[in-house]
Amino acid sequence: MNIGRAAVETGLSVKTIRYYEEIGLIEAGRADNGYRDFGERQTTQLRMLVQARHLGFSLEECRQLLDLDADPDRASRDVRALALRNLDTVRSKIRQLKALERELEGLIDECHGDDDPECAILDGLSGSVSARTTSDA
Amino acid sequence: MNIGRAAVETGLSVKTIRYYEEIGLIEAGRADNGYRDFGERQTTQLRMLVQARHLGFSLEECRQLLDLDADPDRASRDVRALALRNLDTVRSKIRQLKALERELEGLIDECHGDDDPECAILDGLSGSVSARTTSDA
DNA sequence: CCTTGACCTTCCAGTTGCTGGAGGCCCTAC
DNA sequence: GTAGGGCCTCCAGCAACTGGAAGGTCAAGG
Repeated sequence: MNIGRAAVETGLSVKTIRYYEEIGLIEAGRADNGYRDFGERQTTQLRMLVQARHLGFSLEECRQLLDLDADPDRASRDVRALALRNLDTVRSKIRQLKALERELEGLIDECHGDDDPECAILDGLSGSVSARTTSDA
Repeated sequence: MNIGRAAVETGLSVKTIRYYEEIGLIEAGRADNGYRDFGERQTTQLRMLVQARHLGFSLEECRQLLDLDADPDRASRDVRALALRNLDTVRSKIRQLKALERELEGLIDECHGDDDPECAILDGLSGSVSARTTSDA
């Protein structure tokens, strides 16, 4: 099947698939006319990529996942370790974002949000007030 | 003060400060020798940038914040709105990441993580959904 | 048979927010 | 005067694509 069909089947864009091939994540055959040709195996790999990306794996991690998938002698331990590392990353991102959320909420709470130019958010950002309260608390 | 000093004062890198100037976020004067010159106002702006970036504002949003800060006729309402939009973004990122976290946890739970090549994570990624081959329906 | 339009190809540029390096000027100190 | 820093500009690159230009290919319709 050609790239357009593969795109529809997998939900990826044509551009993305070409990009994945370019960086060596997948390999596509070529038809006589130069068109890329995707078989069963390639579409499965593309679908795995979609899922793994959706789960937050980087392309580098995806590469490792595909390698493991292709290796009949793999240990599921290795796959699990990869997923755990990713989970760790996700969790630490969540923690960071929650900290941001709290800081933002704090500033927003203090701002009157009216016609007046006086603004606790700007004050906080310029370090006049909140730089202290956030750092030494 | 020259750029190196400004970097130390604000905690930004020299490169970053030059970049901020390049994209027009801040304006620096120039000394006779061509060196950038940063005054009180610039350092305050740089500090605001540090804080705002830390709080997850994009550079484009930072630009708006600086504009508002520079405008004596601003309404704090506008600053608040900007911050609220950012808070929304942060919250939706958190929601997304939590969904990822749950999905990942689910897959990881099902994977034995041993010497065996059979792996629920890979199965899950390839979409075969054979997670229930050994467990519940 | 030719044209039209969809599809495919490659290559280049841009996105965000920087970061690193090359090559070169400037300044201070010994 | 020369060694070392710091400063300057410009170019390249990171992730992970996305868009567009210029052109080849293919199937259908007139």
